[in-house]
Amino acid sequence: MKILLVEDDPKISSFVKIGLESNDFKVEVAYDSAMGEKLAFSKSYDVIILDIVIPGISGFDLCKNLRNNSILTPVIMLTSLDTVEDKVEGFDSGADDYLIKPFSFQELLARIKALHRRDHKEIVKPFLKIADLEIDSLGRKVKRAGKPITLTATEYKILELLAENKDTVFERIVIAEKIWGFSFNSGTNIIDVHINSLRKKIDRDFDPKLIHTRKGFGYVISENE
Amino acid sequence: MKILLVEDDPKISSFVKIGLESNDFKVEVAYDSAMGEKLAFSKSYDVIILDIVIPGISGFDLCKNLRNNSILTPVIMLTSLDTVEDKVEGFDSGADDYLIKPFSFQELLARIKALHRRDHKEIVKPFLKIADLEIDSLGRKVKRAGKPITLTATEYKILELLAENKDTVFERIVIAEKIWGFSFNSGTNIIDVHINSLRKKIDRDFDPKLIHTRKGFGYVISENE
DNA sequence: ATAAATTGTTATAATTTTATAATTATTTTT
DNA sequence: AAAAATAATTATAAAATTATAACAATTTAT
Repeated sequence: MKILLVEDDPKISSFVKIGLESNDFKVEVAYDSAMGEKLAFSKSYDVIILDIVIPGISGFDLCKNLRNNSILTPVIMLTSLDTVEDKVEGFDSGADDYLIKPFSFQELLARIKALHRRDHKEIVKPFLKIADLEIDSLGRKVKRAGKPITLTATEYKILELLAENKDTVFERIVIAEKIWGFSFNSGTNIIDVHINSLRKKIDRDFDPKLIHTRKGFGYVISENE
Repeated sequence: MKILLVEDDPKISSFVKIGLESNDFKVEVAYDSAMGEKLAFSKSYDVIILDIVIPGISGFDLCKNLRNNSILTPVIMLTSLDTVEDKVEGFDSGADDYLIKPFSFQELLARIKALHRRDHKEIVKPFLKIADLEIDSLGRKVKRAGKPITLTATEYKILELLAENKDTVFERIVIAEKIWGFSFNSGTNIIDVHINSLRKKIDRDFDPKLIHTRKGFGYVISENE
């Protein structure tokens, strides 16, 4: 298990590093936020341990940056900031756990393991549900309001793509790439046509409408608006 | 979000229940381990909050039973047992978090949310926020003061460009390059016109004004001045 | 081999968005 | 204070985007 420790106090960092290594973890230490960010972006870790008060931007901001860039590695904040406000800010910035100095090494170890355990639990998501639309992605079956709906292969693929990423707008070119694998703007309106037939099947006779056009951008699936 | 709270002390359970419910959670309370187990096995919850010392088998054992029966719902232990050994035992029995009484409700709430977030592998959505203006760049949606605002594609693109670089002045020619891809000064006032319609939508009915003209230079988005 | 279903193309009408140009307002310079 | 420069606003014509239908081509099933 690989750990990134971002901590400027050498006493603490060596204490943690030695302790973790004797438990068969690999540990890399960054002494400021710049280095921590660089490592977190360039390598992959199982858990990141993050001090908040470090040279450079704060651990809060570093964590936010990671999350905004889709780096979802579990983060434990390890800090002497002990107010409830600090804790809440830590979680709000995307941390998964928050441990106050001084801390027991055994507790840190237990929390790292717990986080890692949950992170590696395969989440089986065989069913997608959006409002009363149900997609069984194993059986490739679709229901709306309990009624089975028959989709063609292309219709299904488009629906699944949009449904797996509900509330995310997909440009036509992106849909084309994902479904047909072409990455050029070919001037066809085939996506519009398939969306049209999808709508006839899953939206026309039901409410709320789920497929929405974002003029100038593309299409989204969303239960809102 | 549905919570199961296993707690025999009525003061604590009602305090937590009321608090969570006022945050739009659904809460069910079990007063002993038998009832807690029955509920956990028969229904599906997003998070389980578990006292350790309860009538019947201990919270440790209850948690182990759940895990052994493939019930992987995130569990927070909430207890007055505060030794490191207890904490380690809690994590070893399969808990995801461990909070000691007395606790701050805000911290409990933050920890529940963090657990749930990780359980659903949900990213903190990349939201741009400037004062009370929110930009959902995946959903291509914009709100100001909580109210949804409909923008055209061009308006949106300009807004996103400025918002991603708030406090940075953009010359018209730069905006034109980024949005339309032309790099010559074409004597058009099209940017002024789009800025004008943007302002009508996101600034006219709100304060503070966010789009500012830097005469002779261009436009900025900033919450100040 | 034939029929049926699916997929892709083209055409078109309705709608929305955009660019231009003209006018008014504001700021800066002389 | 007047003139010049810059920016804001509005109206309108042009362009684009989109929904839908009709049809041809292709694939799949019978």
